[in-house]
Amino acid sequence: MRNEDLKRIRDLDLFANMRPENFEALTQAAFLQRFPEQVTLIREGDPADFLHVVTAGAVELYASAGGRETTLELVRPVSTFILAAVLRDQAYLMSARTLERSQILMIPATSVREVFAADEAFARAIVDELAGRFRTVVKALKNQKLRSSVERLANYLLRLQQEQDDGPRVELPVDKRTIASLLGMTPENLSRAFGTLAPYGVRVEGRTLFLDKPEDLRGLAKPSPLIDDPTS
Amino acid sequence: MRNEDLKRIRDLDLFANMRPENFEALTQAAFLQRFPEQVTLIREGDPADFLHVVTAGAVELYASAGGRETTLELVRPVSTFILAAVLRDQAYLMSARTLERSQILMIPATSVREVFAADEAFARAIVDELAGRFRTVVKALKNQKLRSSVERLANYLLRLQQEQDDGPRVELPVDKRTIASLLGMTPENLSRAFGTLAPYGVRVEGRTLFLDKPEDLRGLAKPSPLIDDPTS
DNA sequence: ACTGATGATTGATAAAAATCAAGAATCTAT
DNA sequence: ATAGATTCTTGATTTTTATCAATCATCAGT
Repeated sequence: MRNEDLKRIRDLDLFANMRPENFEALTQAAFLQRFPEQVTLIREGDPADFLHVVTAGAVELYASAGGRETTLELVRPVSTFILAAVLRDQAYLMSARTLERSQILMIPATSVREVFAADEAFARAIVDELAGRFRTVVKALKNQKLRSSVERLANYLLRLQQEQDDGPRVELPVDKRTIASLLGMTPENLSRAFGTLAPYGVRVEGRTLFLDKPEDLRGLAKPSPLIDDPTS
Repeated sequence: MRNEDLKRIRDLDLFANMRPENFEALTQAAFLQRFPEQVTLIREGDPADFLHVVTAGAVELYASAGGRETTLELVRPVSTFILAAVLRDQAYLMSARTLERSQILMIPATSVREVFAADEAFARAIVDELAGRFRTVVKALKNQKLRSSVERLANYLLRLQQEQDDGPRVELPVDKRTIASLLGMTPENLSRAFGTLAPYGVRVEGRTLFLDKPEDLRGLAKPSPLIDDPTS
């Protein structure tokens, strides 16, 4: 692995404070792999063999039941996914596929559990990470149960804007089909939702959006820190 | 606190393996209180001051936004709630109210964090607990995004049956209004959903239900362990 | 530049779910 | 036992969302 990649992984909160020899042990056992786009990395129901770290590209976490499918999360570098399944040595609850060419570090679940048992700083970082992820999913559930699809879209756009230096120009991170699935609606519905947001200053040009009247949009979206603020 | 209560709390996975003096420290700092029904215990947005343990009664976790309200979880003795907020020293994401007369043990958040830092067995139990809760919420999100309201009801009934020794007779744990909110629908819709389940052998007599054709019901519900099995 | 292929939009329709408005049933307190 | 309150149910209607079908746009590969 390139030294620079290693450093960026080491800088993740999850690994930042663990003992050097344990970080060494984890990365020694791990392997780094490149995947083209649209490759399935894990399948829900499979035993959790590896903790995954996205170091480049983008990964979609999704789930299926009864012939339907929904996107649960988009994972961007540098971050980990499916930590909970690895720790409990249980089956994955979500599937994962690459959205673009991606580089993934795969750390054997056994190594993670071993180091977890041996390194207290790592164990504590894991608690913080898990608690944070738990809260993220609770927010997603509230978002889904308490809001209409137009409201979800409006709040999502405002969040994108915030992540992208608050200018009027906002870029969708993935194609609209995936955005629709993430927001819990069909692609047709997403198109129409953009339409109903037009009077609120939302202009769509392919993957690029312009939020011309952020205040109006905020009035409709009624964002709540207890749903929309990723740091709260 | 009665000795018997203490023992049942000590038997929770979360506390079972910690050192006796630390368990002592937690319970010494804590206080046990009785509440009548429909009392608000915590309000979303408030700072997380206490880890709560339900030792008798029942508690509803719910959340509000934009004038709407939804039930996220029902908590029965003996178990804890809002652990994640306590560990991260952040605001509660959910409110909590008693559904009946209840007895709650309130452990100061500072004590929890102190003992967490001092007791490795406790820290490890917390990881297991958090990972489990994370998975529970992911399942709830999948349930909500992938299923219609009738399917959610059907699966909920099958789960209740399993929890209640698998006989045809099933008892609703709370009133229908709350069940509807938990399943993400209106009370009117729940009534009608029971109606559409009648051909599948679901008979309703107040809070008591009879599942006369569990196989037919299962055919409609298509339960999945990755959504419906609380142990998976 | 052309051509499939994929993704996105639009329109028409259907299904699912929410809302509004009465009633009916159940429970509670006197 | 009865009045009042609450919860539950039912019917009519509206809103929201999904589905189906067709067209349009975009883009990679020749």
